[in-house]
Amino acid sequence: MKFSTKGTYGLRAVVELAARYGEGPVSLAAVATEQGISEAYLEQLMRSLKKAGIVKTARGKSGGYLLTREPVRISVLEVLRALEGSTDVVDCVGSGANVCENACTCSARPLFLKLQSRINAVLEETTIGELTEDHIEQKKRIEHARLS
Amino acid sequence: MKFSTKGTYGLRAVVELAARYGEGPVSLAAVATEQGISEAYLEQLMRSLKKAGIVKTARGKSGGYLLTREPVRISVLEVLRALEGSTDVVDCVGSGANVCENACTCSARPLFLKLQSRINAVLEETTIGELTEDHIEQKKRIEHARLS
DNA sequence: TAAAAGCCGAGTGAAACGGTAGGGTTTTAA
DNA sequence: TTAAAACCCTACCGTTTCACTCGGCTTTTA
Repeated sequence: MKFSTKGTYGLRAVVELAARYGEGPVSLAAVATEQGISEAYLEQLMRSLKKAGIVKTARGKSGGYLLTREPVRISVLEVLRALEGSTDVVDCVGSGANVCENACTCSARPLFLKLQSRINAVLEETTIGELTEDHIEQKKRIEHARLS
Repeated sequence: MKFSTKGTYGLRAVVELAARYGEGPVSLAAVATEQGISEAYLEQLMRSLKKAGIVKTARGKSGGYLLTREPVRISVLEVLRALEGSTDVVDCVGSGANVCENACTCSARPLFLKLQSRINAVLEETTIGELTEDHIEQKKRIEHARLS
């Protein structure tokens, strides 16, 4: 019941891009350094994000990664799904397939259904834009505290 | 971000015991058969549940497992924690230790904190008693439908 | 035209998952 | 009193996932 580092790293990387939204492509190296993630590993995550239509790329010299949309129009759910495959706590709560044959008599399923809907609500209503604003504020506060 | 089968199996096993609460010890074999779980594997789960003070045992012939408390006084959170170790979505939201050194500047942490509190709320407020009642009702409905 | 960037597939050591095997010890019913 | 039913415990094991790394390729632009 843990998110893998893919989710956390990827989320942080997307926020990093969001913080520079509108300023042109950001290189992998820049994001990796800023977030303290291995470049080679981050590249894999970026590939997933690209496939999911969350980031796009500019190739060649002075190229890099960009968000495909405004940060407020990207939900956290979307990012996590791209990286983790799914955010379902058990397979049988997903829509459509994978519902096991005993679903209707499984005593734990009602709990999981309720839990999943609560989780999805939070992940869906939170946007990258929000996360980014909060993060910038937080950084400012720390800077202020350091100087005084 | 999945629960392992330990969580699901264990929850179902505890509900099974809850359904027979007050009727004396239930053998491992009975629970395993009813829930379609391997006996050897279920035993391991039962050990964890015993260590956590959720079930107790009666040894020897005609022995078996029993809940230590009324089903309504056992929360789902307690059961899942016993089996999965922790229900935290990332280590850094736990109380006390394991908060990574970059916690205060991590852009994803506020999200995880919020998510975790919602998850804990559901798992804490749901009891084995509730799950058991719902399950018994559900079984009755199916039986009725089958007969008509 | 060379250097900087992204693109891509394969490999790898460690850990967790989902069990199985095979031996205990304790209790009780016949 | 003794055999069988039940729980107790440790060890192992094949598979999958995790968290990376490596090395070579293509594209672009200063």
